[in-house]
Order: sequence, then structure tokens, then C-alpha cells
Amino acid sequence: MSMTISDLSRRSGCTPPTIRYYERIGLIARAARTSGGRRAFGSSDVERLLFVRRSRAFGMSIEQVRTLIEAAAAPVAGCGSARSLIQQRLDDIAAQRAELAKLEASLVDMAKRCDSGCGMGSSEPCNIFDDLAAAR
Amino acid sequence: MSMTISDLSRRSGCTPPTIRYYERIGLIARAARTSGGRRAFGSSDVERLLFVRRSRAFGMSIEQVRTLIEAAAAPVAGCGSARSLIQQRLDDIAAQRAELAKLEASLVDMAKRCDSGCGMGSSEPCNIFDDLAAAR
DNA sequence: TCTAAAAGTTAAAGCTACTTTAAGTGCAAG
DNA sequence: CTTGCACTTAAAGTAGCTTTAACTTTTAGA
Repeated sequence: MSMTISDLSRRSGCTPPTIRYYERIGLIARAARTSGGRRAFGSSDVERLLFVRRSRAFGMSIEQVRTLIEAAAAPVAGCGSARSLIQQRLDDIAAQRAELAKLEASLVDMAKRCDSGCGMGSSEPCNIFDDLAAAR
Repeated sequence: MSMTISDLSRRSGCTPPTIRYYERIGLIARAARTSGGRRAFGSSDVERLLFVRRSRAFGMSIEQVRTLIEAAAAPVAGCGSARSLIQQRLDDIAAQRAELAKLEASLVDMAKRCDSGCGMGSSEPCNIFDDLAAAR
């Protein structure tokens, strides 16, 4: 009936140290111990950890995961706060994507100028250093 | 002729604690001190810090910035390593963008299902909790 | 000239989310 | 019985700063 920490690790995709860490910070409940002092988990722990893991994979912070877990306890009433966390993440992602696009454009430009100027054994000083120093 | 740390902060965009931190880890040279023990900077420090700051803004790690600084000392010979760091960043950015696109698609989907189902005062349990728990 | 406040100093702790290490215990197989 | 793997805890390490604590130095105003 009960799993060891490595069984849970396999089923959840979290490493044993991570599972212990989550227990320590109270993100998952303290596991029961065997007579020898080892943790004994049940199938509800698998579900809980998968929930945590997926939420983390979606970019939620530990604190946000805590909020989600609380909200999940009452899935009708909790809908609003879950929906707004999702929206927050979507907004963050949009911002990140815009930032990355700008970054990429600048870097591509720098790389191009390097390739056509100083690259491949030329004796010109590389433009990249000036590009990075320029205050913009 | 010489600047205080807050002068340098204004000119470089790095906060005073960050400047002290960079000095401590050897990313910038140890500044001269006045008789009272305060740091005295020159204009070359502004340039160095701008270089660091821009590189960081482009997503380079501190260690990569160190490498770039070394390479910048010999801008002809250093071209190759600078170019390859830029390329590395470009590759990372491409990967991040792809990851974000996938994330965004899943989150948009979850949000849509929530809005059309359980949202706005419905008495349905919110799909978001199941979506997050699903093992995929 | 005195003084209060602003700005500087250092060392150390705090932050996020884990991972790694150290030092030791439990358990199953051969 | 003993080898070796899985497990335990507590503590330190990671990145890149930021914050705090406890002091000292400058500077501007009365």
C-alpha cells in the first residue's frame, strides 16, 4: 500500500531531495514514518506532487502553488483565484516574449556586423565589444 | 576628477551595493580609497560598468561577462570567443521562446475552458485544478 | 562652529528553489 | 554476515544580488 520516497520520486518526477524539501517547507504534508524512520507515502501524495510539479512547470512560484493548493480544496469558490493566477502568468509570459524579441534583434545585429566585419581571421577589432559598451 | 560611488551609480545604472558586490567578486577592479576610506572612481570605471551592465542585460552570466572582459582586452584575438558567446545566447533565446510559446498555448487553453465553463459565478468546479493535476 | 542628516564603510544574512555534501542508519540480497 | 544501496538529518552551496546592522565620514544649515 505504501511507497518509499524513490517510488514516489519515479511516479511524480520530483527527486527525493526535492520531495524532502517540499515537506520541510510545508508544501506537502509531513509523511508518515516507518518504524525505521523512513517516509511512507500513499497515492494521494502522487497526485499532490504532480499538481505541484505541473504548476511549477507552468512557471508558478512556490507561493503561488500554495495559493493554488488552497484554492483547489474548494474548486468552485477557488476558481477566481486560480483564473487570476493563470492570467498573471499569461501577462508575464507576454512581457518576457517581448523582451526576448528585442534582445534577439540586438544580438542578431551584433552577430551580423561581426560576421561581415571582423570575423574569420580579419585584423579588425571586433565590433561586439563596442556594441556591448555603448550606452544606448 | 574622481567620482563617489553614487556618482558612478547614476552614470552606470548599477546601484551602489551592486557596484560594491562587483568589486568584491573581482568583476571590476578594486577602487582607490580616499583618506576617509571611501571609494574614488574614474571615468574608465563608468565604461567598464556599462559594459558589464549591458552584457548582463543581454542575459550573460557573471562568468560570461568575465570572459567577455578578458576578450575585450584584445579585441582582434577576442572576436572568436565573443562571437560564440553571442551565438550561445541566441540559441538559448530561441529555446526559451519555444518553451514560452508552448506554455502560453496551454495556459490560454486552460483559461478559455475556465471562462466558458466554471467562470463568473457558475457552480461548476474549476477545470484549472484538474488541468494542473493531469500528468501529461 | 556645532550638529543633524545624508551618504559612505564592512561583514553577514536573506532571497528563490533547489542541489549537494557529510555523516550516519536501515534493509535486502548473496 | 557483510556488502552495498536506499534512506535519514542538518548544513552548506548555487546565482546574483538586496537588505540589514552597526559604524564612520562628509556636507549643509543654523
